[in-house]
Amino acid sequence: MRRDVFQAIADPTRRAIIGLIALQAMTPNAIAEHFDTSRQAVSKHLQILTECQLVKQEQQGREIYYQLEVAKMKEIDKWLEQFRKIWEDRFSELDTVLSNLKTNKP
Amino acid sequence: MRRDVFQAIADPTRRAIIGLIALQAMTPNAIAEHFDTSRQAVSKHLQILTECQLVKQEQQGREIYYQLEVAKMKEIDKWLEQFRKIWEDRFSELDTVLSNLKTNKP
DNA sequence: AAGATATGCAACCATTTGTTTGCTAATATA
DNA sequence: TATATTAGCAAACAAATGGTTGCATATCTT
Repeated sequence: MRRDVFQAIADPTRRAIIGLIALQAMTPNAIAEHFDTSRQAVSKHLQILTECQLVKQEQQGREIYYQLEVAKMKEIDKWLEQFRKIWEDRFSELDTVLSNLKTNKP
Repeated sequence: MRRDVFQAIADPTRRAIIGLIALQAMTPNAIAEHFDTSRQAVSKHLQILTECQLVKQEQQGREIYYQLEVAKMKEIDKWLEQFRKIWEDRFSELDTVLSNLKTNKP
């Protein structure tokens, strides 16, 4: 079963969960209360996030606190890196050059 | 139908296509030759990429050249921004502080 | 004009996804 | 100890996804 970081952040609910627990660890119940989904649904999302190591658990009594493994988010950043080179600095100039060429053509 | 940038980059083939046409516009056929999928499959991916404006077309005779709309990739970068604040600089220190507190507790 | 090529579109199908429901295990509280 | 709470797990299911096949359209080449 395909399960990587990109697949993990594809779901909007999952992105919301990520944003939620980024700064503060939370239990599945607490997370579920922030959305209009069931605890089980959140639990499954957490399971997926765990599988691709975007989240780490910490048992505390009968409660399990989930916290974001922020470092893993770097993988996305790393992939984005190659395009950042394009859109930053030189690209905007190149783009205007190209569109100038285009508009001056007819 | 849910269709955003995050959903678009979830598929590995789609990410490969994005990487392929990032620097040079290509036709569906040319793209398909780089993978072991059919032209129609690639075409569907391009359709999805077009829907979320990650890709722009340019007809040239009977050929259609697809090029990456690099600017759109910034959306991902923008979302990542909030976490970058966490993982950069201060976080690593905060993390060690927290785990120190934890291990010294019992 | 006729055939080849490039592409899009629609229908169909197997697989995956997200969710709910029901159950069990473990921990806390009375 | 008995009951309530927290949470994982499995089964079931509708919806979405990725792919294939077949066909229509437009453009190029001869």
